[in-house]
Amino acid sequence: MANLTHKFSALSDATRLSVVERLMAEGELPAGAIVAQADMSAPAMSRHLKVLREAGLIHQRVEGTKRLYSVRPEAMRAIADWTMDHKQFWDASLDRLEAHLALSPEGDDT
Amino acid sequence: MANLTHKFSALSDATRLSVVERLMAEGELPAGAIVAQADMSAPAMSRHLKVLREAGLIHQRVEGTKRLYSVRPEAMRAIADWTMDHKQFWDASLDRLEAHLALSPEGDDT
DNA sequence: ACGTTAATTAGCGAATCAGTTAATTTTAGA
DNA sequence: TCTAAAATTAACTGATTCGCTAATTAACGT
Repeated sequence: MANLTHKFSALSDATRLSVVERLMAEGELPAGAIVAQADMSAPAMSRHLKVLREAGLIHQRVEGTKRLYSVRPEAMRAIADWTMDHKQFWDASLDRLEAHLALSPEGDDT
Repeated sequence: MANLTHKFSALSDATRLSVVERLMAEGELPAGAIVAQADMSAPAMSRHLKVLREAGLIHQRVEGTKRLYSVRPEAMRAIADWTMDHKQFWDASLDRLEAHLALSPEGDDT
C-alpha cells in the first residue's frame, strides 16, 4: 500500500491535505470538481491527485470521461494505527507534562 | 507549534521518522547517540534534527557541550487528534468495505 | 467522422532538499 | 591558556518538487 513516509509525504502539502479532507467530508468527487475549488491549473491538480494515488491515499474510479476520486479508508487507518502504536508514549508523557506544569508554570519552547 | 503539513513533511523522510520512533522508544538521547546509529555524517543528521525541531516534533535540551533530544508529546497528540477527527469516516468506511468484500471478494487497486 | 469535454502527460524553469567536506562555535579539562 | 570533544553552520552539488503552458488521449453526442 506504499509505506508511512510515503503517505506523510503526500499529506505534507497544503493543497493535497485539503483535497483529502474535502473528499472525506463530501465523499467521491470528479477531478473537475476538485480543480474547480482550487486556485490552480488542472494539470497541477492532476499531479497532486497522482501523488495521493501513488501514496495509496485515494482511489480513482473511471466513469466515461470522468475520473472519480475518493479517500481509501485503509490508508487513513494506517496512519491512525501508527499514532495508536505510540499512544502510550504521548499519552503518558502529556499526563506527566500536565502534572509538571501544574506545579511549575514555565512555558518551555524549542 | 507549526502546522500539520509541516509535521507530515518532517515525518516524510525515513531517517527522521526512525529518529522520532527511536526517541519515543528510548527517551531523551544526545545528538551523538543518534548519529552513531545512522549511516550518515553528523552534519546531515544535525539538519534532520533541525527539521524535526522546527516542525515542533522534538525538543532540544542543552547540557554542557551536548544537545539532548526528546519527542514532544503535544506534537504527536496533534497528529493523533487529526486522525481521530476523521475516525468516523475511515472507521465507517472500513466496515462497509469489509461487508462488501465478504460478499464479493475481488481485490481492487489504484 | 468531427468537434467538444474531461483529464492526463510532456517539457520547462525556479525553488527546495538531502547529502558531502570544510570551517566555526561552545564547553570542558589538563 | 591551549587542546579536544560535541555539535552546528557554511558552501557546494545532484535530485526532486511544484507551478505553468502546450500537446495528447479517451469518450460522448451529433
